[in-house]
Amino acid sequence: MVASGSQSVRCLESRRTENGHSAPVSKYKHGIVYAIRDFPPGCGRLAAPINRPGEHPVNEISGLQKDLPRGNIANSEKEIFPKSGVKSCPDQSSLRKTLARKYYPQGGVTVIRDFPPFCGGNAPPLSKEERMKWLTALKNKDTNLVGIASKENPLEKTRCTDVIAPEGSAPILSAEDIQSKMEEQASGKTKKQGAYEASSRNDKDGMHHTFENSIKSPFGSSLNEFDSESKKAEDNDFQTKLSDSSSFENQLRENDCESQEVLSDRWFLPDLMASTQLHGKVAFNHDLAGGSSKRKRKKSFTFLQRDNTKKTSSTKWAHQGLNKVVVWDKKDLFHGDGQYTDDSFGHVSFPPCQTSTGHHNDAMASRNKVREALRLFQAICRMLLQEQESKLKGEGKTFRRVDYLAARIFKQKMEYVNTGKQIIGLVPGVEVGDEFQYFVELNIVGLHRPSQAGIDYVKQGERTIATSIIASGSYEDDLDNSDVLWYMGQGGNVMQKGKQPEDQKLERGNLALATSKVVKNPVRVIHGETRSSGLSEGRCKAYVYDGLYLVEEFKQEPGPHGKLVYKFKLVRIPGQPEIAWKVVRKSKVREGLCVHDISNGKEIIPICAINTRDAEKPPTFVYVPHMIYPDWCRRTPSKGCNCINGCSQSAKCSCVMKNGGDIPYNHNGAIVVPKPLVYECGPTCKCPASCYNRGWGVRSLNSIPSGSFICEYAGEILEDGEAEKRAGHDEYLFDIGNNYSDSSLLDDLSTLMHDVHSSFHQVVPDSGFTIDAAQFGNLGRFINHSCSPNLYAQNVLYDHDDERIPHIMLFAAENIPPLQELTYHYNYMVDQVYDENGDVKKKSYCGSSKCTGSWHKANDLVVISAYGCSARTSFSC
DNA sequence: GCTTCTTCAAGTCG
DNA sequence: CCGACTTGAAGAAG
Repeated sequence: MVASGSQSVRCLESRRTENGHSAPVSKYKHGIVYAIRDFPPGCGRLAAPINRPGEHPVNEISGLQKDLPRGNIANSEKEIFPKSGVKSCPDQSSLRKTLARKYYPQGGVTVIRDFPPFCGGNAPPLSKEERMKWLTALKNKDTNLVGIASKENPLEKTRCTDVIAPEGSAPILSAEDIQSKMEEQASGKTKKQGAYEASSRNDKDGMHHTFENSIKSPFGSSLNEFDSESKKAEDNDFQTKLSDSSSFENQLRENDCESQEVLSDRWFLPDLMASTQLHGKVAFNHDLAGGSSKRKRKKSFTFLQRDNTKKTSSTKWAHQGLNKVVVWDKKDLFHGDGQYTDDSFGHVSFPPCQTSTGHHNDAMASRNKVREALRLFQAICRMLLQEQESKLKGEGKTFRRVDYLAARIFKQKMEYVNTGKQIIGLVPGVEVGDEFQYFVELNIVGLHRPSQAGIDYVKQGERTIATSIIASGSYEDDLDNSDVLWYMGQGGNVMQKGKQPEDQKLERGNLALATSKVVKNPVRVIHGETRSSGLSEGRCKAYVYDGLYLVEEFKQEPGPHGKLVYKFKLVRIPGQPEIAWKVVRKSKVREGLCVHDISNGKEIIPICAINTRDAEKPPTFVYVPHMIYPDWCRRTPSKGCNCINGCSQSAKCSCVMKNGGDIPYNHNGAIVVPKPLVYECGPTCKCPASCYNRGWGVRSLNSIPSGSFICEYAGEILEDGEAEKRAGHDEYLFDIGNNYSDSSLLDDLSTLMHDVHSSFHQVVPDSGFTIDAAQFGNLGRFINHSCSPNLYAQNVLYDHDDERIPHIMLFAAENIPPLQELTYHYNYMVDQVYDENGDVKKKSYCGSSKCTGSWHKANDLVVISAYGCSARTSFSC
């Protein structure tokens, strides 16, 4: 998914671009901002053209662009950046295609106020009636189950009830068959042994069997009666009889009622009502009213109470964006007598709301643990990738799996999250919509253990139930419906093309899923999504956690190769937040469009503004995609490198040496680790535009991978003295200097990686300069603060060498799902923030457990979707 | 406890 | 871009 690679390079060459930049994100005075970027195929961080000084100013581009049909964006770029002697970029066409295909009808960047419909805070909470209606509808499909559960004594049932096939239905599995299957799991006997006996009885006794029979007849007693041929035949017969859920489920349930020790471990169930906040990372503190900072902080804001929101305990949680974790054990799910009642059924989805701070803190701690683990893992991956890019590729060696390598390092020296026995249901710290770059990340956070297999399961008492599945479309899963998933079972050599396909068997994951249908335990669903990045290099796949589902039914039918496959119908438990890419996919029309392009054509692709809340438009400011330097500012001219054939990690490149011997970016354009200052190649360098040490923006409609460049924080450069004067009136000041970075991440990296750089902990002295984006700014001015940010500010030099006034570039600190608010740490402490009277602003918290008490403003929501903005533009000062 | 098998990975290469 | 091929790891099964 990370855009880059050779095609990107060619694309870059053809455009003669220097430093591309993506998605500026702007800041509204009264809002939180969202920015989403796209990765045009083949362009990655190279997505947008750059104008060299003296070449094509951005405004020219924009002006030209403005008059062109949206679909001709790529063409326009070609015209703008003719390059003799360079073959035309093969990705121009793909870029055009992608733009046409993936972008919204408006064809550009969008600013949205409030959550998209049915998303995040707008996810419709279900009333109790609605919930019960849904559950009842689900339950009514299992009439046998309901009868057993609510009307009859399960113990009695297991002893005296014969299984009678419904009239006209396929032969159903005998009680012995099911019991055998279950006991096989528990006893370790071979599957076939159990099956043989069960089949044998089934054949002899027809459709009527008693559970008592199976108990009285232990396994293996009659095995010798069968020769291998009959065993084989009967095994097939057994499989056939397990081919649908109507038989399997009823039988399994009936026979299992004698002991409800199904789930001896804890189930983690989400407070689904509380999960309406999309991703719920930043809690909104209702106590925080608006107000402006006097110095060192941007933007005042006004809290607008959500309409019609009654502050029940659960909705309060929802507003705080917290996925409360409720721990249930079996006694909560089953009544004392083991009966599986309507009540307990309801509890699965709606545990009582508890708003104790203990739970809150636990949840936040878990969340931070997961995020920290993933960030660290991803940073290790990027460092390993950088290592391989510099060493192995040059020698023609093949790449090793950085994910495995990183996981090994990670596992040896750190602990995985949520280790121990498999968790059923909600995994602490993992939220719906979370994205993962590598399969092993699912293992690291305890979401899904297998390294390749799509179904994860755990033994619970005498049987095995499914805990999670990966639906990545490798099999013919039906992913169209957002709430219903038909998932194909495993096995049958469907994936192994070299082998002869055969019928799938009801074993392993398939059996676990079938059992989960009866047990009705929540099953986590993770979507493996292949992104059409059009790249020859770089990953274009991501895994998205979609939440909890219930297995509703399953069937066996011919698969694509003609052999029988199992198909499981999973239904999403309602009340969970919708994952963003589904919202994006569903959105056809953007309601509330109020500004077509807040950049006024100064970005390659327009940034439109949407406000679904009220009539307010974005505040007036002059959009500038680049920095504005005052007249007195004479920046040190950049001393470019002389790497005609491209820069490498060698002492020959002056730019690389300034970075401590490393190119700070991977070939896919992701920044490897935060640095005090990044020195990029710039206009005065002799290296080609394909040099990896040039900063180019990446964009994604779907998600932003960790390490991606987001945008520059552009504005006017001020001396601190001038900034002081403006403070109080100005909420868009950014102090240049030592930016906030996650020191714990760097500490952990130092511990884990051998060749850590001492520069990790270098401190950039206070430069004495400030960027003011109040009057002149770009999209970066819209990004809000969080104490648990998903972006970080990185000092970058590329067009001059004056270390006092580096560019402030924002990078993704973690995988960011679509529509998730982008935030970074403003790095202003509480005692630096003043109210209008000049008093130190009251200490407040953003809801993050890491909150340092800096001023947080967040309530009124604005979303900016920047589907491609300007590249990093050089400037003429 | 060891080996083998299975598995909706992830990379290169043609 | 697709599919074949290779390398690969974890857990279940044997």
